Amino acid sequence: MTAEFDHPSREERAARRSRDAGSVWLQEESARSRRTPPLSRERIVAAAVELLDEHGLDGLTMRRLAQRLDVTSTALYWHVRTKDDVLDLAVDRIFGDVRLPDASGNWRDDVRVLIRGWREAMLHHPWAPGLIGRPLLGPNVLERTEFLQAALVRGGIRGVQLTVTTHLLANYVIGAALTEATWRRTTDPQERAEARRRITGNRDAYPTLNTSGHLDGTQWSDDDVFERGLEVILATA
Amino acid sequence: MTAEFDHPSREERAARRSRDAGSVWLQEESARSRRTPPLSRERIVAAAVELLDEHGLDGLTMRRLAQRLDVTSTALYWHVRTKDDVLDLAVDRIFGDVRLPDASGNWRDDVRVLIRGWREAMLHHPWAPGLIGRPLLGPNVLERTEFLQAALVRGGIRGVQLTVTTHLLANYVIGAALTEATWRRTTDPQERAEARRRITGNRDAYPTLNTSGHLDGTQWSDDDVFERGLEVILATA
DNA sequence: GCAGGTAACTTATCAGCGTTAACTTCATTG
DNA sequence: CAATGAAGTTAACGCTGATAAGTTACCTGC
Repeated sequence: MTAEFDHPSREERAARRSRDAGSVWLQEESARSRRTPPLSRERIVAAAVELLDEHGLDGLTMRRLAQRLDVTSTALYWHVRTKDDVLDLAVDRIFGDVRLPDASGNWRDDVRVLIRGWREAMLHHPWAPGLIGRPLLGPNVLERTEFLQAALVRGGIRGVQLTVTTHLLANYVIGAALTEATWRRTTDPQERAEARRRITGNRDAYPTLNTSGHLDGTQWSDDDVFERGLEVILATA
Repeated sequence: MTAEFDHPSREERAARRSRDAGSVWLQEESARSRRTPPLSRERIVAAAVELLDEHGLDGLTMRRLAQRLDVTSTALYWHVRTKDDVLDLAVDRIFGDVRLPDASGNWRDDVRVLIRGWREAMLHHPWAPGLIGRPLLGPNVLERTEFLQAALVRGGIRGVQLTVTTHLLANYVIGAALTEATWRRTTDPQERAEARRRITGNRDAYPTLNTSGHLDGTQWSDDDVFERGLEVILATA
């Protein structure tokens, strides 16, 4: 996971086009390569995200990925060291979609916007939270973490309190997205029903769970609950 | 590591089969069942946890698991439907180690003890947090969730606030354990150094991260930071 | 204008994976 | 004592991630 050598993506294809097209044969041959753009880390990651969105975590295999890019699976290994690298890149990729607001006057609002975006990005790609059990060190993640801490500093938070609040916010949103995405991914109604029955069928063992309304999601939306939790953290900060 | 894979102990089984009988005490049948206890869900899960502790998530395969139990891999499928089932059972298993305190007079203390135990269980088995991206519905998990909510109710928390606080506490501890276990699992010093360099080598891009002391874990221990975060939640509850 | 080098692929192949199907063994029971 | 069914085994299937070696196509230096 060390040296991150970007294979120098060359503009040789553009050069090829501008090259004098004397021979028809050569033109036809290069036409094939022109039709499909050259493989690149970016294209691989983009295709990986697509595949993950469509078929979930298990749906991503190097062969399927290659097939989608009209290439052999082994070709991928020229641009990427392992499949794990693809996953790491895919995770960082989706965090790139989290918009960084311009620092407003209200630092709390900045934090809210960021954390919400963070959560939404994960829920929009439900496979992502499950992949957070690997180091998050991509540029997009780091940039957003920097933004978060900067906003807190703007709010006058320093020292231990800064570390604690960052920790609290980041871990809360990660945990929340993880549990929520897990539940959302469970689409099979029979499985969902069985899950409920596990609790409701045991009224004696779980009296509080059964009366708290923790179960039926009709009472308060996930969004509301998350938002209120966020406010709890921001209130004491 | 792979050395223990070699001999399926065929002689042993052949010996067991030979029934030259004679004395009742030496009767083969009972000797066999006595020597190797029969396979069971419990034994499988226990062995799975061992394997996971020793070799991590990738180290658990059905074949290795079977080998440890002195059995063919396909035999496992008599007791268990899929490997995923084994993982689910393993996760719930380790949560069984979380001690449920007797309800003290101080409900906050009860919550503290539970949440700490929760976190410790996951950190003691660093593969566990990564598996939380699957439904948590085992009896041990449910029992502890019930305990948590009951303690909150004892504290006079009701309605939305109850859902919000449960949500907050559970997701915080999950997220915290996940990120912490991830970092702990990264034992390779070179990889850790590289991770640091990603930030310190980019002082301009990450000014706050570089000055906040968020990096060098020498300032405040993970335990301290977690504990303070927990107090923030409990303070407003 | 071509010789050689090298970036970017393909072909061939590997060991290992989860899982199914069909056969065997063996204690229990009618 | 035959039959049954639980608890295994052997064999095999289609995948998987990954490596090594062979093959183009293009760029550069002469």
